[in-house]
Amino acid sequence: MLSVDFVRNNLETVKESLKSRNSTLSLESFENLDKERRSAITERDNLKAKCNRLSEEIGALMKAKQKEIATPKQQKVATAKIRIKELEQLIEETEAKLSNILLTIPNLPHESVPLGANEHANKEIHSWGNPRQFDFEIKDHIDLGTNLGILDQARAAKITGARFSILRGLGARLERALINFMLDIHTKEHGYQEVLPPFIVNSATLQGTGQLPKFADDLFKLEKSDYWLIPTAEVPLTNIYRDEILEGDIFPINLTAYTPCFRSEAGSYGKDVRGLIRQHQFDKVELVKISHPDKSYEDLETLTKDAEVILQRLELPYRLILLSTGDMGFSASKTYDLEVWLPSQNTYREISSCSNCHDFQARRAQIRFRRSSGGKPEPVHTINGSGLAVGRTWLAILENYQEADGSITIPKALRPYLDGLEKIQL
RNA sequence: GGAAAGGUGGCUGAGUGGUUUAAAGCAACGGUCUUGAAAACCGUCGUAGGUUUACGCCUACCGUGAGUUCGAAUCUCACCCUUUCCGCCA
Repeated sequence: MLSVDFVRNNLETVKESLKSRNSTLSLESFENLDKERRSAITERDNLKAKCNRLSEEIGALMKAKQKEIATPKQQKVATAKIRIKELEQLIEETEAKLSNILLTIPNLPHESVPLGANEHANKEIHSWGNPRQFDFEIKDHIDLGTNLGILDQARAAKITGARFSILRGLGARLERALINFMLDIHTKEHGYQEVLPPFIVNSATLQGTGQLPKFADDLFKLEKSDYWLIPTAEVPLTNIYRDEILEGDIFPINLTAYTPCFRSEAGSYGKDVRGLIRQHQFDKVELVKISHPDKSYEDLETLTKDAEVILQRLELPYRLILLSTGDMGFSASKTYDLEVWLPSQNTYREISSCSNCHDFQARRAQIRFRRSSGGKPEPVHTINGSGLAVGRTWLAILENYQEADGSITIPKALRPYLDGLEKIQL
């Protein structure tokens, strides 16, 4: 969320930003609402001050047993209170409208972000590894997994529905190995604290990270409660410090968590319907940094490298993309995507998205710190990234490491997590 | 799910309708003193909004939301959370 002050004083900048992000939101009403709200507050506060003084006088008169002098003053208060009630209603209405506008304005892009309408304006920063040349007819991960008996989509559709899957035997084991592998590297080598957060959160939490109020359709909500399934561990991790003022020299705070993620994928019908690319439930190891504002763009670089290390250790070819203004998520000021090579699609596909949200989430979630002791609290910066999407890593391994006989070679780095297993085969 | 107790500033903790402008202590910060430090003493010491060129002034906030009253931390109602006990349960 941008601050009211900022929008008021930088209306043109914000309008430009909205345009660059393909937002149709209009700020026409903002100025008037803002003025209306402030004049109503001033009038109300003055009336309240008057009432407070009168009440004090009435109290003194009552004590002195001079009730007859107090009565007209009581009436004055009563009159003022009618107007106060009107004003409060007006304030409530204008504030609701204003906050609705503020909550739906996307974050301002950082100056290093390329301007562009869509993904075609994205910029490749570098690539790593070379896609393997196959001398046989390759299969995609669905055929590979199904044939090996480690992936069962038909039965998952039966027990739940479309976009769910069952991993069995070494398939399930591989998923678990990947989770442990990623968490071990991030905790032991990159200095993140491992966290196991709730997989269900309330709506204040989702508003803090920006999923609500705008993107309720992308989420699963539990009936008869204010509870929602998390779409990513970014949500509980970033909100750990919601409504807190952090003290001391503690930045950056590095957190990592494995969680399942639940997304309704509304509006993506017909996209990636086959396979594990787009599921309603998937596993992810998430990285979050709570950063000092002066260091957050450096921290984004570090976090992105931390995610890249996983792909490098697994020897999966990938490229690093800097997203353009038109392709970035709502809360981000700058985003790198990591895209892994998928032989069956003959292209790179997103496997991690690393964003600096600047003070956007911190302001919504009221996560603050003091630059100096006694100083005024100001918002921290928050950074998050996948390290990595486990399901997509799983399928990338199947496709990149497949052999002519349909077996899968296990990447060397992962073998210690599978009791030294070298191959998944029939 | 049932019963009971509780929720007050960074922390501890007083406060049952009217100088409470939320006491006091701790912690923190500034100063005096000191060669330096500690102690002692003095001062500062919450958040948000509004207003002002500025010093400042005003308003709100004692778990959340409504209500009673001229006036609410204090009284009423609903809800949330914490702790303990009971029930159920992995």
